[in-house]
Parts: sequence; structure tokens; C-alpha cells
Amino acid sequence: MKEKIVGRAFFRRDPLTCARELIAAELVWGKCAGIIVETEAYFAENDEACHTFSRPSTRAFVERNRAGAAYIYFSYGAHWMLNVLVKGEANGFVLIRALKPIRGIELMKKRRGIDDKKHLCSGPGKLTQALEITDRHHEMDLCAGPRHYFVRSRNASADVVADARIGITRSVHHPWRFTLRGSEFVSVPARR
DNA sequence: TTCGTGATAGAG
DNA sequence: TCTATCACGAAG
Repeated sequence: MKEKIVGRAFFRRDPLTCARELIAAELVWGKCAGIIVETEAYFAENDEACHTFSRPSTRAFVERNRAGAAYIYFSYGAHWMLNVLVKGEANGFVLIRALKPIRGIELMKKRRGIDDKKHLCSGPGKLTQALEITDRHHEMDLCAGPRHYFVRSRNASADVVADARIGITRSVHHPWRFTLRGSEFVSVPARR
């Protein structure tokens, strides 16, 4: 199974396709890495849950940056969120929501202050803490390496479940959350 | 179930 | 200046 670093062309499509195809891909972040088991798609247009809907600064971000740029913001006074800019057939973001830790696990445990592998990265705020992702990574190009990038197997065909996004109050009905079927590392199990 | 926490944006 | 609103997480 040949593996391949995810290039910019991947993020020049649309948020739904990118979010779905990032499931089972690997996120490499410095000394650490994990398999992506949960994502969500947000659309820059016609999606009230997307920051572009109410935040001029986010709309400016989309204009200013290329596909594959990291969009990172601080939430609830405590947590950083990692998103990737999708800019092409349709603009928007993929929120990285959970990982199965595979490398640098001891470091992640130390940063998280817990020992339970299952919950090291089982949520968007948890994984940024485990990987030490902060605003210093905002607008970083995630398609240019050498320390922060995605890896995907060429003939990937992961078993992906789509259900409703989590933790939002607007545009709640769209099935735009994607999880790896049966994974114990997701934040909240898939419904139905 | 509840509550802390701080950035952002819009209203007054 | 003030207020509302959060793409959350941990404790209880």
C-alpha cells in the first residue's frame, strides 16, 4: 500500500470531499503523528455554522490564503481548534476533530497530563493540546512540510460514516461530520 | 448536568 | 463600553 504526502491539489476541491478523504489519513505534526478518525466540513458560503458567516476576519483569511493553509482559532477561552482551508471547487474548511495516536505517544501523554491513550486526541481541543498546536501555526502551509503535513495511502478506501456535526447551533442538520466506522478514538460515537 | 474561559463582533 | 455567542472539556 503506497503512501503519499497530501499535496495542495487535494485541498483545491470541496470541503465535503476533503473531509471524507482525510479519514484514515495520517497527520504528522513534528515528533508526533496520528490517524485521523473524525473530521467535519464547513462551507464558506451558505453555511451558518461556518465562521465566514459571522466573522469578517475569517472571510479575509479565505481571501488571503492558499488551499492547505492552517486556520487555527481559540475557543471557549481554553482550546485551540485546527482546521485546513479548502479553496477550489468550493471554499471552506475541514475541522480535524479526533486522532488515533500512533507516534510520539509519550510526549502526547505528558502534554495532556493523562495516561489514557484512548482519550489523548478524542476531540478537537484535546488533539491540539496533545500536539501543542497554537496560534503560532495559524496560516501555516500544511502542504509544504517538512514537519507538518498529511499522508494518505494511494488506494485508500476507508469505511466512513457521515452524520451531523457536533457542538453547533446553526445549520445543524447537514450530515457533514465524518468518522472512521467503529473507531474507539472519536469524540462522540456516530449516531444511528 | 454545570461552568470556566477569552476572542470576536455588533450594538449602543 | 457592553453583551452575546461560541466548531470545548472536565468535573460531578
